[in-house]
Amino acid sequence: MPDRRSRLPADTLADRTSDDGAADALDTRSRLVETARVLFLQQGYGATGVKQILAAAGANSGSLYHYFPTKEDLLLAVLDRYRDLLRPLVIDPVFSRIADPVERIFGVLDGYRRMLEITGCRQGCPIGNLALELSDDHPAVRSLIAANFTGWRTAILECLDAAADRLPDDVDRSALASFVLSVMEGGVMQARAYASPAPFEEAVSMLRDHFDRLLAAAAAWPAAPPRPEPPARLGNESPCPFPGNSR
Amino acid sequence: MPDRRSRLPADTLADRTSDDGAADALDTRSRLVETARVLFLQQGYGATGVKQILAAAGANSGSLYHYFPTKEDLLLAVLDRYRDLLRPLVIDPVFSRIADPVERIFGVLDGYRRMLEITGCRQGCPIGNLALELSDDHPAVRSLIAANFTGWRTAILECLDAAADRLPDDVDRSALASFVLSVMEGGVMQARAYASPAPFEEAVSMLRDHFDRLLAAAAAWPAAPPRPEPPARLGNESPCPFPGNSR
DNA sequence: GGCCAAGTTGATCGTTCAATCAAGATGTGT
DNA sequence: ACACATCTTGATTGAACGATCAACTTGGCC
Repeated sequence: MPDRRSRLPADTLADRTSDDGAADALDTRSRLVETARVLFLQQGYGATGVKQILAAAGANSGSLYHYFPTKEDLLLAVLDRYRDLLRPLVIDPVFSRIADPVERIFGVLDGYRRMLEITGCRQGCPIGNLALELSDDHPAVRSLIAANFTGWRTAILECLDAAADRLPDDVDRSALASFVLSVMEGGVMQARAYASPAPFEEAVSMLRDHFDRLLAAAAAWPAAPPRPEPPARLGNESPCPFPGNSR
Repeated sequence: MPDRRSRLPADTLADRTSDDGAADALDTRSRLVETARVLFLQQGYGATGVKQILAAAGANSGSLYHYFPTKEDLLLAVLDRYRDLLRPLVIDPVFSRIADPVERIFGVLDGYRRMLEITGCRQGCPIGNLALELSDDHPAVRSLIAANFTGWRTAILECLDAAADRLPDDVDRSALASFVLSVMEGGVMQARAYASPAPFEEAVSMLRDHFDRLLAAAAAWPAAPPRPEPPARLGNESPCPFPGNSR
């Protein structure tokens, strides 16, 4: 079992010639992974047939089974790709636009709000979907899903640590990161169920209220640390992460 | 007493001789709904075949299609049943054990924590699972999923309204209910991904902190309303809702 | 006792699924 | 120019799927 996946002749995005959409003009393996990623996102893992992936990727079944022993290995490659894409596609654009660590968190959340807006609440968090669909199936899958969540947690925790001096001393920042992630995932879930972004926005608004109280408590209490004026809430809007065809 | 179903060439599952299972000795329709409910919960809707439902329920395919025109109508019946079960099975036991409205909310959350504990984090919120699996498929399904969430929201909102005088005046209680539900669903999702209840417990702990701050703010501010001493956090533990076979 | 509607049965339809295979195309090193 | 490993092709496999149907059994009512 050779550990392929060291391929990648050119960088993954901004391809040359860019003749059409995006996922063409890649080597077959990348095309399969990218196509499977989008289809898994839109329809789920179980509901997506290998046949459909092959048709959409313009490949044949033998090619798929040349690169991946089984459909599940293709899923593992997709999850690898999500982990690789998190920073450059989701986190970095927000961080480069917003400097304040707390606002960075809400900038990321706003990215998900925009995704709900754009997709009409028909597309959720790719990791969350897969987590609920197959987190208790095979261990390798569950482990990679957890690794993806850890990527999110780490990014949020970075912000919290950077804002540590503006937060109460006794706040558990790691637990707070779990909290933020829970609100995000639970909000997206409700938005999809109601086909409306309102529940997500309400949940994020309550999270904002919580952070306001945390910051105020830290500022009001013992020796008030230097409290910079809170910057403008959101300079402009966040990009939509994980596009995957507007359907 | 004709021993109907005297057939049984090979046993499909532990059979009558002990009708303890509670899902036996029901009319066929109820047995089908209950069996489908459990299987959908354990495996998801798409991954559960009609054949498997029939085998587990001890029914035949014709019976199913006598009661339900299609598999999706069976799902609708399952969702109806979840809505009917929410109060008597999940809410009422907590409410009868806990009087304080805020503690009632955390009592319900503790019920989900216990479910994670008992199932080894292998079983999530049934509504949440279905929401992410098929909220953008057929409208009738999505609508019933939303109705189920509304049942949860309403129960939580009742508690918040009952505690309205202990909360800040300007708090949006409806949004706060969405917030609580988001934390619950997102926490369960992470717990399943990590195969550990820790993320759920962390998120709930942060939610508790938020409520502490809300209550303190209301108590400290203008004309302090009578603030009863907060009762003991949890008298005893909440039951596990939606059991569905410990697997 | 006789009747009919309600309920149940199991065989079977056409389709789709993941996976396999032998054989052909491609390209790289020498 | 040659050889050989890598990669791609598309038909094919057997099993499982959702769904349908006509035939059969049961129970309540006159």
